[in-house]
Amino acid sequence: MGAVAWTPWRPLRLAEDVPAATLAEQLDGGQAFRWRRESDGSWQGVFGDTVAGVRAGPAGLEWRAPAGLSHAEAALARYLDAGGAQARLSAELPWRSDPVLRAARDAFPGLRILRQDPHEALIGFLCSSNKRIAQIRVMVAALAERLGAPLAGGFRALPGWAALADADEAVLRACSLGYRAAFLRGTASALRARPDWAREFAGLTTPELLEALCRLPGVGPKVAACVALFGFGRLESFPVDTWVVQAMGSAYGLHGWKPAQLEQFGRVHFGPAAGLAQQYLFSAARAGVLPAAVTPAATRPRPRSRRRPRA
DNA sequence: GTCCAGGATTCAG
DNA sequence: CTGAATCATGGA
Repeated sequence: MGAVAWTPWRPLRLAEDVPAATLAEQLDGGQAFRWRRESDGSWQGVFGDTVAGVRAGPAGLEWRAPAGLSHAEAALARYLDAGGAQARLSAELPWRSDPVLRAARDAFPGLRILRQDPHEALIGFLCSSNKRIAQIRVMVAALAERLGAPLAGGFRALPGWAALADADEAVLRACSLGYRAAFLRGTASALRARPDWAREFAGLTTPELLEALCRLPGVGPKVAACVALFGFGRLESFPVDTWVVQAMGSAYGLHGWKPAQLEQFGRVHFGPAAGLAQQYLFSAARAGVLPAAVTPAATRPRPRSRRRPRA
């Protein structure tokens, strides 16, 4: 894909400034898996059926697209929350009273939850279990390259459920999916007959959505929380992965807490934008800039109250 | 060689 | 219900 005719770089107006380090974390920090940094420091990637380039210029964020893609600017504006809805939610997080969240938020100012397509988020996080971000990118790129429909500039979209369900075993194996290939096929088989699945799921409450997602093969609590957060814009969803377990243990002193307990703690402590808080903590933990707990190991999970079955 | 990765599933107790 | 074993693959 060497000869792509790009539009000139143009300013991308967002509600708040996004430093280059935050842009990199946002595009390559484990939310989406289809962005690549070019040798000149700019980013190019695919989301939905949109191909675009983004960079942090001296005068702010800039974008470009393959010539002729007229919808790219609007798609980018939505993808990056140009309207600023998350800026207000971020301001309302309890960072004033929570030094850990404050440090994480200061480390990546302007970090936002990407507003991804549900299909893209589900494929990405079906590949994510027990894998590192760099390797998830390889898997998703291979799926697009081998099974996706061509887009502008030699890029490819992600394959639909039918293409995934019908894919040769050898093709999937060549994508380095490992045992996740069965997850992908199973979910593809379940959803290929429901072309409107994303809109149906979007009509559910968040608890219902998480439950519906967990019924899909290869989707457990953590993957469901990620798909709800990144694919369905449920900002209150609080995914708990190994990094968050580590961060909540070391920075909040919540040693020994199980993921489900940490998830509830996160939702209660951080509120309606808990998922955004989670992303700050996740990024800060990976960057190694989270402060340690003031009282290490002081807190133990209280025993879960036994829930009585109701008639 | 060992350990771990933005976990889920299956099975034993 | 909870906890442990198992699952492919690649990089450190």
